[in-house]
Order: sequence, then C-alpha cells, then structure tokens
Amino acid sequence: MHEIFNESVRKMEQRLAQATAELIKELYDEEPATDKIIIQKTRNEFKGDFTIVTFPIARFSKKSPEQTANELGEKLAERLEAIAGFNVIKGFLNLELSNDFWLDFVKNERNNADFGLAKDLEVEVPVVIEYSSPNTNKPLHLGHVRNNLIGYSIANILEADGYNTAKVNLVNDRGIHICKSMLAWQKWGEGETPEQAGMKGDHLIGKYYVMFDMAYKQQVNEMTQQGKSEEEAKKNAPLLLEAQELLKKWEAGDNETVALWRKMNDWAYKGFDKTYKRLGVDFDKIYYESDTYLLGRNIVREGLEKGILFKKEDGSVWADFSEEGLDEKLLLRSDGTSVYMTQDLGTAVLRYSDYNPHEMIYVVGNEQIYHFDVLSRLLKKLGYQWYGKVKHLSYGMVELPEGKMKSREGTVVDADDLMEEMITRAKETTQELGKIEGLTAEQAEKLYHTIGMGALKYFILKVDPQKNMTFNPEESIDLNGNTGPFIQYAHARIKSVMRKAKEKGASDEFTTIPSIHPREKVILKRLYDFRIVVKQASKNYSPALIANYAYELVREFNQFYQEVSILSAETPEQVGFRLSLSELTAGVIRNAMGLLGIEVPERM
RNA sequence: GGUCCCGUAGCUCAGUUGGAUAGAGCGACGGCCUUCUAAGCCGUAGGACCCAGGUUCGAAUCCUGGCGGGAUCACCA
Repeated sequence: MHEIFNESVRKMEQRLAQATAELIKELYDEEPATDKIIIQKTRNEFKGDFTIVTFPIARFSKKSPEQTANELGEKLAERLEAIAGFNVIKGFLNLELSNDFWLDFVKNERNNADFGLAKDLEVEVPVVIEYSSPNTNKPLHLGHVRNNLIGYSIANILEADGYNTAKVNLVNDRGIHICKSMLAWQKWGEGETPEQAGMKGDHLIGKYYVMFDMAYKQQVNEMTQQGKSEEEAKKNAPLLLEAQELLKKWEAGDNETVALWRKMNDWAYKGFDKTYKRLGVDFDKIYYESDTYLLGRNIVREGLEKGILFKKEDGSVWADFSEEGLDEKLLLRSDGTSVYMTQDLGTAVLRYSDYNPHEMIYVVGNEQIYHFDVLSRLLKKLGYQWYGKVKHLSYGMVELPEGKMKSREGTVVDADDLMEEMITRAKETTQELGKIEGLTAEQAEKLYHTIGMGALKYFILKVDPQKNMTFNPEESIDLNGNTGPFIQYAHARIKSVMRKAKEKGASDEFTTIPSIHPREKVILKRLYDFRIVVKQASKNYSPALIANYAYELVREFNQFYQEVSILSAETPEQVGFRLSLSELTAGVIRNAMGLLGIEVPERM
C-alpha cells in the first residue's frame, strides 16, 4: 500500500507535466520538448503548492504568459482532482492542491520509519567507496575527519538512493614514511611502547615521525652550511639514506625490519580503531598497501614485457603519457621499490576482481586530482576496460582561520583531541542549561557524546565537499544557530511533545481538518521534498544538500512550533493532524541526520 | 607557464536540470518564557552576487575573456 502511494506522490510533478503537455497539444496543437514544461515547488511567499512556469509555453500559445497561465490553470483544475484551485502571477501558474492530498500524505507516511530511504535496490552490484586511507606513521587529523565523515555519509546516501555499497579502507602501511618513524624509534626509542608512554599507539608513532623530521632537517641544515646545495643535502642526508635502506630491506623481507614494522603498525591500527569507533565510521573491508603493492609491481612488470611501459637506463620503469598531453609517470624506482601509483594500480585491479563493482569511488583530497587522472589513464593503457568506473570524489582542504595547518608549526588539529574538546564543550553547555535532570550518569555521557559529535559532524558536512573550508574552532563549538545541536534540539522537543501527548491520552488519528495552516503547509512541502533531496545528494555525492535540507526543515518547524499549539489545538482532529505532522517531521530529521552519521536524542 | 577548483552581507556558508523581491547563521542593535524544552522565536541594520562581454522572454546560475585566491604538474604520499 505504501509503495503505491509513494509512487503517486513521487509522480505528482510528472502527472502535472504530462497533463500540461496534453493540454498544449489540444489547445495549441504543439508538442513541446519536455524541457519546456517546468514544474517547481511554489515559493513560500506565494499561495500554492506547485508552479508551472509559462514563459516557455507562451511561444506555443502565441498569447501572453499570463493569459496562457490562466488558460492552463482552468483546464488543469477541471481535469485533475488533486487541484483545488490556482492563481496566476505574471507568468507563474501557482496550483493549489487539495487538502486531502496533503492529509493523505501525512497519514500514509507518519508511521513509515524509512520514509525517504530506498527499500529496493536499483543496482545489484555494489558501489565501492574508499575513504579514510590513513598513513600508519601518524595519527588522524582534522583533514582525515572531513574525509571520513564525507565517505561514511556518501555511503549512507547512496544506500538511501537504492545502491548497494561496500565501504573500504586502504591503509598505507608501507613506504618511506613508515620507515622514517621506524628508524627514529630504533635510534632513540629505547624500546618505548604505547603502554609505557601512556599514549595511543598512533600518537606514539607520530612522535617518532616528528623526531625523524626534526633531526633530518638539522642534518640538511648542517650540510648546506658546509657548502652543499640544498637539493643535494636533502637527497643525501644520512638519515634519509638510512630510511631508504630500511625500505629496501623491508621490501626484501628482512626479518628484523619486518618484525619492527609489524609491531609499530599494530600500534597504529589499535589507535585508529579507537578513533574510528568514536567518530562512528566503519568499513566492510580493509585493504593493506603492503598486500597490494606486489600485485601492482607484477602488473607493471607485465606491462613492461608487453611494451606498454618502458624502462630507463637507470632501471626505473615509466608510463609515457606525452601523447595525451601529460608527462611521463614513474611506476618503479631505479632501486626497484614501489611508489604510490604502483600500489594504487594493484589495489584497483584487486578491488575490481573482489567486487565487480558498479563504480569505484575514491574519497581523496583535491590535491590528488592529477594522481587519479593518471591512474585512470594508466588502467586504460594497460587494457582494463573498466577504467571509466574509477571515480575520484575530491574534497577541499580544511584550513584554520590563521591559514593552513602546518605540522612544522604544530597547528595540526588532532582528531582525537578535537572530538574530546567537542564532547567536553557539549557537556559544559548541557550542564549550564540544566538539561540533565532525570538522566542517569550513563545517559548523560551518551548525550554529551551525541551532541558534541553532532556539532562536529554537522559543522563539517554542511559545507559542499568540493569547496575548501575554514574550520573555526570558536564557531565549531557553538551550539546555536545553523548547527547540529540546533537540529537535534528540534527533534528532542518533538519527542517531548509526543510524550506529553501520550500522558494526556491525545491520539494522532484524524480523518480531516477544515484547513491547513500556512506554517503547516510550508513543512508539508518540505517533507514531500525529502526523497528528491536524497536523490540529488546521491547524484552529486553531497552530504551538504542533506544537511542544509535538515536545517531548513527544522527552521520551518520551529516557526510552526512557536506560533501554533500542537496539544492545545481547537479540536481532537486538529491535535491528531499536528501530532502526525510532528511525528513525520521528527522521522525525517532522524533519517536525514542518520544519513550524515549524526544521532538525534530523545531529550536534551 | 599548462591543467583543475573556488570567488555571493564584516565573518562562515546556502542558493544544482536558467525562473518571481538573492537567503541563513555568527557578530551588532531591539523585542518575546503565568502556554507543548528560550540549545528556541520575531524584528532592525548590513549586497556593484569579482569584472567585462555573450546566449534569451529571463542569468548569482550557462558560454567566452580578464582579475583575485587555492591545488597540481616529484625516484613524496
């Protein structure tokens, strides 16, 4: 039953468009292209529900847009039962739907917990989404947070749009950067473990990475002072040579090196797991670069044998893209070790055979646009027909009000610290406002977490992924205005009304009401839109569309809440309708926020 | 320099198949708690939508050319 109703609602615009097309044929004997019939939601400042823009149609009617609108309005009102009236302003034909249309909508959806979330798969094979992709040489920072939140949310949104998804993580657990941390630990660590240091493992490794970097820079400095060029110093600093030696030993499978590598990576994984858990993200599968780089290396060697790739005199292997207007791209170093592209090639091929996916999405920062362009071209060159399925979902950098985060200057915002701070802030505010009355200590802690993380996630996700964003710590911990807690609060208030209704024995049942309040109509139109917004968000890979939708909905509901009494409405029928409307609103808030990975509390 | 992204209120951002008078939040100022949670609501002030052309009934939105900012073009990842 729901499905049938859903279909008819979803198709309201289509029905209007079709009827309009038929009328144009009858009245003016023209068959316009579908893009000439424009149906949109009527703006709130005008009376009506849907609007037909008649400027383009005037060319067929050979009358003024206004006359055309009147003519179409009359005929449409005659033909479609759902249309109760219309008005015309300039070339805009505003159609007013019957109250019953909206009342039926509410009746049918108020108890549908999955409103707006697809139940049927449109595509069987999964969309594989890679996100997070940490390096194991340092802890996660604010940039990773944005990455994780976007990736997790996009997966939710695609699921809501009827796709099957697989969330995967690719851990960059090998390479020169890890060797730097390893080397520093070997030299100066004196066997220190996370337990001894009282640090999360990822943070401990980060500490040694910083140590390496400082010592390395000092060496470079000394060498340049001794008259060497900076380039030469950077290339030949003893510490770097040692790290490179370690990488070679690692790739050769040297026991001691591999054992150290394993130990330190385990520390990192344990640390990451905690961060992911707190952040509320998860993965269906984890790929390790240490597994896939060999595959990549084999593919490169094959390509070399087939003559698709070429080798330079020093033994390094390259792909030539000069005919496509790009450069040559290194795939294997002269010492035979792998680079980033090598393993990404192997991972892509492995992943494709693992999933036979509909698409492979990579959530990776926009500084790697070129890298993914090359990856796709490389796959094509090597004969993988599915190269077009590789999609790079690039997102902008996160900057601080003072500018970019610089690890050198210690301005990198650590993910764990950040979450801690947000939750603490939520706790302070909640206690100040005296909102924990009647909660157990455990419930209160849960609430602080929900609010703090809600604030953080919303703050980041409300910005279009493509754009660079400024992370202002002051603003991010604000819990008023266009924020996550603002939306959570609206949900909690609705739930509170529901509890009061239950106490009073008020029912959400109703058959009909004499009129729909303008504040109610605004909400109804917004709720009706949810499914379309989910589709748009999916198509555009944009959690921001969902976030902004939720905000608009809540703002409109708050206006209604302020101006119109729900439980003290004139008649039980009115109460029933308003309760139903509120219930449906709460459900949409919950589902929308759920798509962003944000929980909504029952009370706050 | 080549390629890509961005440019909307003092600040942070919406505005997406081109549509009506360009909207929010923060900040500033002024109101609203004997009534469902004031983490809320209402009002005032604040705009050459970077600039110049073009496309058309109509452009913040599309096209071209500038200007400004960012990214990238490594035997880094």
